[in-house]
Amino acid sequence: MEHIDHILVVDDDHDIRTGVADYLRKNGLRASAAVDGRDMFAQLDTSAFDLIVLDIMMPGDDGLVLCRTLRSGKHRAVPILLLTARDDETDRIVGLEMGADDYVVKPFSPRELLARIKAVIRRTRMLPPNLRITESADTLAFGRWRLDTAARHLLDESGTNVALSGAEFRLLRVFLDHPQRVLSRDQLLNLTQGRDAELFDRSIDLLVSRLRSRLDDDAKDQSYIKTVRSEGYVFCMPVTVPGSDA
Amino acid sequence: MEHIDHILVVDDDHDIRTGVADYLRKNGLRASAAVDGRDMFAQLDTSAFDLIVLDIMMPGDDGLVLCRTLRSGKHRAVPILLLTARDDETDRIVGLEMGADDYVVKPFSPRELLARIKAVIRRTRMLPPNLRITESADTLAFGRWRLDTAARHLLDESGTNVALSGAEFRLLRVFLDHPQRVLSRDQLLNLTQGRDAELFDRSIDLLVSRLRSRLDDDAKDQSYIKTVRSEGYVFCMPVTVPGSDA
DNA sequence: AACTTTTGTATCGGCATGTATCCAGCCCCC
DNA sequence: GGGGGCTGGATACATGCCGATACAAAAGTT
Repeated sequence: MEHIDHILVVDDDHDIRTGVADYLRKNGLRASAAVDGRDMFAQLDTSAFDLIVLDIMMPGDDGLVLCRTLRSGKHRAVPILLLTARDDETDRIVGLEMGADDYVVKPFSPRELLARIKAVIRRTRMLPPNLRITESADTLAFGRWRLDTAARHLLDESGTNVALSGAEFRLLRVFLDHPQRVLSRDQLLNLTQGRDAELFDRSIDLLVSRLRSRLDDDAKDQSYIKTVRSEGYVFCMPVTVPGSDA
Repeated sequence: MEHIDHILVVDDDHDIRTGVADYLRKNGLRASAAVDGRDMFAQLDTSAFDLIVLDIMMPGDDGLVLCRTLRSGKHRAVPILLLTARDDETDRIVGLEMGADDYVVKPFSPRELLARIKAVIRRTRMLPPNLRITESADTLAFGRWRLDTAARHLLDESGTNVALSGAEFRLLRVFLDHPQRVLSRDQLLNLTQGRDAELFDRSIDLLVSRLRSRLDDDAKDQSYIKTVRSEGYVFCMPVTVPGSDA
């Protein structure tokens, strides 16, 4: 039995919502529709989706807020494609910072939307499965540690609990979500605190140092977090999801 | 020493090619130009690019063919922005299917092109690693060493860890990506730091010397990195990818 | 309000990186 | 074969980035 990709279209506008869903169905995909964030989360609880098409301009929680909520919750692996109203650069940039994977500018042609949906899905499938972050990853394993993202603490191999402060936890999760990648201080600040760096801002350095000491990661060794001079930091240890096959 | 994005403009039309490249340079980017696919691949071998602007309508291999070739070869990770001739939807869709990241319709305004270039670069940087396409293998073996590109360190045959500084790691990876080839100091600077050499710039010499000492590669012996007088350096040891058969 | 915990700022020292300098080896030409 | 000039190796040193510690400010707890 072949897997057919299942798309969730989230838009308050009835015509767009059903029009897009119909078009996707006519082109061999499964499609569902949701009118708002509440509806979306309800459906996410009962079905698995391969991609979410999310309109930015919506009453109530707009697409950007939903995007961030998705990315910080248990569905943070779902690819997200944003529909941006105008060709507004700030919206697109903010959207990408919130973790969207691509965007399409309204008005769009259905064919282009479909092509971009397929492109994003194709990219997600291109990597070996053990690198993929799966849907319900509530714990992430790396080295001799496991991070329990629900309880917000670290466990070592014997199950001993190491408490993390809020900032430490957020930083660690950012690293685990972007392993093997140099992250600049700007990006780290943005992703952990949602603010921009000021001149001579070295709070991230300190936070990294504190996280390192929690992980018993000596500066000499740096087997978890490596410093890349004048660029930022890399989390350089493979991250696995205990549930999925490795 | 900040990284400046380097764009390669591929177009057979001289005016567009140089015009676009000039405009990009005036706006703070580095830009190079190539007339066709052959030229493009030649430059990809010797310089690092952050994005390729690719015209679809070209004699010989057109942009779509080149796009697919790029995506299946060793430069599969480079972001690609297509220039489509008319407002031809088919071309655009096919382009996205071939793995392009975005497109601009001719005639275009330089400002829009620049904005899209920046957006695509920003997006690919922002993309979580499970959606990113990786450049090269995880570990590369040569002589009695293995380079772990994820952890950014060297391992000898007994598994002992040798730490590398950021610059040393980048240089070694460049050598391993271009073995058995003389690389000029210019190319090495380009590929490791993304910058051009200044007069009397000898930082590469020093870096090579430091890397040699890490590899226990005596200047007398030079079994790994050979000096080619007045031309550059060659990495002269076979490199294998442990995963694939040698 | 006093205390604890977390988070940011200031400061100092160490190290990575690049520049300057000196010197050795190679090449060329006579 | 022996200068002279050029190229590259080695050392020394300057600079700026980062780690660590100490301390101050802010936030949460009792």
